[in-house]
Amino acid sequence: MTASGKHPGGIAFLLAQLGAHAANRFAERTADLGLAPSEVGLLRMIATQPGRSQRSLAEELGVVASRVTALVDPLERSGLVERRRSTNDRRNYELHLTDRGMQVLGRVREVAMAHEAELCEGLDERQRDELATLLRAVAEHQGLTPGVHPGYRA
Amino acid sequence: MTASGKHPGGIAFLLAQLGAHAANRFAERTADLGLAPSEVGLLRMIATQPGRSQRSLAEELGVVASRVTALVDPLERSGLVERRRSTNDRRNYELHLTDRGMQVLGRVREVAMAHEAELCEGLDERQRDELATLLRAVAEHQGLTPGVHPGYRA
DNA sequence: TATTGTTATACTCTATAACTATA
DNA sequence: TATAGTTATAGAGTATAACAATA
Repeated sequence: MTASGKHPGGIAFLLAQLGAHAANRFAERTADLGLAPSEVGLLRMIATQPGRSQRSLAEELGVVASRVTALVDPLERSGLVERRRSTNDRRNYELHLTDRGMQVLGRVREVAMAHEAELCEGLDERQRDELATLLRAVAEHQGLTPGVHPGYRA
Repeated sequence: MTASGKHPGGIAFLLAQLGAHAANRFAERTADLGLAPSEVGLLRMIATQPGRSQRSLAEELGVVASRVTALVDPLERSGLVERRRSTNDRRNYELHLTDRGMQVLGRVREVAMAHEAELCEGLDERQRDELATLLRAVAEHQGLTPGVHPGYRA
């Protein structure tokens, strides 16, 4: 995407600007691990709820089933995720992280902490608490689900 | 894009989440005016500095020249922007908003104000000042140029 | 020879639709 | 007949490269 609009100087613009910056920097960091941001998200979702089906991921992501196929394929090829046919209902898969997948996710967590630290560098402890509190208040008022990044969809 | 990673609960995640939300809501609003966010950005840049060349836009946006061609084409077709051959150097165009382009930009400004108001609904006056101050501090420390949205590039 | 802009082409991301296997 | 997942195909968005006009 190119320059978005939004009123410069206002809170809406600052949020969009900083949000894009944060997303870009995080993507750069995970690229060093060979992962796109969407792949990191998928690894996290599978780790949180091992055995979940592709269909359930599609629903949570608000994405079509074929998209999940395309998302899981490279993760399986690179040996981070395993597809196991469900024995109860052999139509669907149970998705699991491999040992290597869990290792990589550990490194993602380190990267995320470094990312957080970098982004907050300019603020002291008190200001960070203040900022987090205000951001959480806005997110809640806007009806955003904690921990769920909406992505950028029209 | 689908779910990005980032540590849930942290400031980096909240910024990415709220930034995506702000960008999505703004895009919805400008879509009612028939404009994509990138087109709004272009209109703003041309209004700020009438007569500027496509090349200069490409540089400021960090985008190749052919992309600007594709961006300006529909705005010219819909009669919001005018390409005038420069008389000094007939290789380049001077871009201007038409009267209708300026009208539409006026409506964009109304939309931006409504957007700002909606996003800040959950905060009182003091909290808004506080939040804006903190966000500006982070933006400055991160080396972001005021008023320039980086977009989402790898 | 260098620069502004356009056109042709290709690559990525994503959705829709048709399909297979299972229920 | 309905559901989980895959494959084939098409459309958007963006970049690269070759090109035309002008300097």
